Amino acid sequence: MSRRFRGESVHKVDGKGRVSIPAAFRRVLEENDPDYSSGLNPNLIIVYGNSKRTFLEGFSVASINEVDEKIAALPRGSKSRRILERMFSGQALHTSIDETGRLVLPQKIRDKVGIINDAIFIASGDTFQIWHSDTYTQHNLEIDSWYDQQDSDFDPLFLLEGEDLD
Amino acid sequence: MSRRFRGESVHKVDGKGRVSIPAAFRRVLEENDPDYSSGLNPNLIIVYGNSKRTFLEGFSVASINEVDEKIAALPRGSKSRRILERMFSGQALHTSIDETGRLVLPQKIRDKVGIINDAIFIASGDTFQIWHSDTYTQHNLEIDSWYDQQDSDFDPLFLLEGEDLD
DNA sequence: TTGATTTCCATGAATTCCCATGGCATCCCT
DNA sequence: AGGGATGCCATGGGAATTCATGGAAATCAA
Repeated sequence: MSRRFRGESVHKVDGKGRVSIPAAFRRVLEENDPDYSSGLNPNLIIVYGNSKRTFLEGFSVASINEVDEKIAALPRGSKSRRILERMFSGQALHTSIDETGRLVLPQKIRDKVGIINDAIFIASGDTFQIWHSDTYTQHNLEIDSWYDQQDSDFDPLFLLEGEDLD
Repeated sequence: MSRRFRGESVHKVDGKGRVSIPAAFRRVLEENDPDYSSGLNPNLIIVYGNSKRTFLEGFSVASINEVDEKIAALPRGSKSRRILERMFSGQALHTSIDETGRLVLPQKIRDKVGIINDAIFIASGDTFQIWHSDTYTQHNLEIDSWYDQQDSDFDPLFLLEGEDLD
């Protein structure tokens, strides 16, 4: 697996839906776009999914190809295949980053996840998520309160070793 | 050869966030970066974690890969996995050492752990920690007071044998 | 033609690059 | 053993470049 996304940061979204992508993420998108070459703009795929999703998920070309292949391996006409195809084909947007490092989120998509004046980008392995910052904070309350119950020197790496929580 | 960091030392942090990393640590990072070759700059990952963390944790590429793999093996959507992904993907930074042996700590990260004019690097197995020196001193006082509660002949190697402490 | 989208230009702030210096430790030559 | 010469190390400073963001002009679509 080539390089993963890392980090999180908040960026302004203007009236036209333009938003800068974290510079570090751009490097990853470039490395994982087979059509990319210096001077060009890397492609990426934004999956917005069904109405329940409260965030957008960004895929590099390489990553989405991997997903597409796995879907194609499922039995034609199976329910899981239909669901997945709908999500990754229909409810997704193939786009690219412009020369100033920005991405345009169409109104419809912004409305769907409640993005207004700013968006937070969070790395998550070989994809990244885009949230309205308030929604993201909200969503993390559970994890935050869980941390509050741990010793102050608790190291999450401990979770790698043992049994699951809850 | 050596996979583990050893020793501790203090280094100045300048206004741009530049800080030399102990030369001995550089050797370890080089040896554990599959992309490294003489003349290049080794990569490393700085994990800063949630708001409670008072120090940064530095990982070699090899070490972080190990962590990433273990995380990927956890059930998708499990609480452990979500906590770990947030920490090691979102609250982390992929960076590299420059040709003069320095690392750049962005303002946001310095603020988070209170690093101003200097930072102390402490080896810790196959990772190392970076603290604001005062915070570290403070933290050590607490550990010392824990030692004070043990018998004077308490041998830490005892910890290798048995159950965890509380 | 009118609102929406895409291009193009602009700018302050942050980050990276390039060059410089003094201090040690090591190597090596005579 | 003396005494450079060499080289890595920690640190600084300024120039050059990239980032994030804003706005106007040009183009599109219905």
